[in-house]
Amino acid sequence: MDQELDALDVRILDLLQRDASLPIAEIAEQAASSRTVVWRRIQRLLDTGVIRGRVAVLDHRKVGLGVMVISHVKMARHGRDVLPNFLAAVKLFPQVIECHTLMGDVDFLLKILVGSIEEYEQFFWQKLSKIEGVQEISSSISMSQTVNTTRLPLRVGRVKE
Amino acid sequence: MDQELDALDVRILDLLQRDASLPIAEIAEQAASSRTVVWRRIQRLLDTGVIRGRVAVLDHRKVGLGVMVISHVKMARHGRDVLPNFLAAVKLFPQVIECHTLMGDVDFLLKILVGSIEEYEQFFWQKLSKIEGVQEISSSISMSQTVNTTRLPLRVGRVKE
DNA sequence: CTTTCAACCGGAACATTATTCCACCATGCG
DNA sequence: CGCATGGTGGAATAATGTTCCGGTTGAAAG
Repeated sequence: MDQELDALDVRILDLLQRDASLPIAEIAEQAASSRTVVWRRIQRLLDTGVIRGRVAVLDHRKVGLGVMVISHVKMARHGRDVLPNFLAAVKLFPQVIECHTLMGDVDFLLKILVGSIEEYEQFFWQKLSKIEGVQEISSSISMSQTVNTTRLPLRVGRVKE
Repeated sequence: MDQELDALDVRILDLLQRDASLPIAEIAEQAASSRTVVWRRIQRLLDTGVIRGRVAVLDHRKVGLGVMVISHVKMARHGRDVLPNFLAAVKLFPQVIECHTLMGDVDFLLKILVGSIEEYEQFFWQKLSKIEGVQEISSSISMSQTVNTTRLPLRVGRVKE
């Protein structure tokens, strides 16, 4: 399903990344195209997986999850399945919003969301640090998240895999 | 606008966080309520800012942004406006998807999305490292993002600020 | 240069969904 | 009790999404 994104695709994606509830008619207008064409493009972008979904983005403070923690995890000497094991364990914790496998001296970077420091402490001792193979965890509180967007910087002519 | 989220709110938010294109009728059914009530709840959640928006989430690989870099930035001894200055500069780079101000020995953590290593190198030398006051940047490539969700772990009874 | 074909386009018809309206019911209070 | 208040959900209406179809374009073949 190799396919380039043309200018119209990019225009549509740009708008949908900002507000997925925009009526197709309005997107069509702003992108200088017609309802039908825009509708078909969106379908194609959904089918090919370029658009992974349309979701509601919440304010984490307003739902009582005011504390964001960034944790760097270093594993003990890598036994064969210590790493996959860690990933599987982490996947089961809903507090973990993101988990990156990094190159370098840290193995994993986690983004964690909890209601309070106490709650994090609990999570840290009872869950995170108990995963097998974890050697060292260094946690930092994110004091402010100045930039936080789901909006990707698009350009025309890039390939969809 | 202090207000607790009740069980119905949480149920609705849970569904909308997964798929914001769900028809209200279906949400109502799954949440054991009526169209009208669910509609009003959603409106309220939008008005109070609990729901920040509905957006399309894209697959960054399929739009040609296959390389994700996590950068830790340390600033030189903090002059009065070096930090705000950095934040303002970073906001202007669309490649920077997230920027956290951390406590501890690193000042900022950035999540950056580019098309290739070369592109990052360019970005690094020509943009990031040129911001005033930057002392040290350590960049790691995110080899895989095992967990990546916009879905917050909700519980009943938390307060909206 | 003409013909053919396939793919795309966009207006209009139709289907689905969101939004508003309203009559009804429960509850608290004089 | 009788009356306000706020919430409920069915039904009417408005808005939006989806399909249909005839027309147009552009490329390849004759």
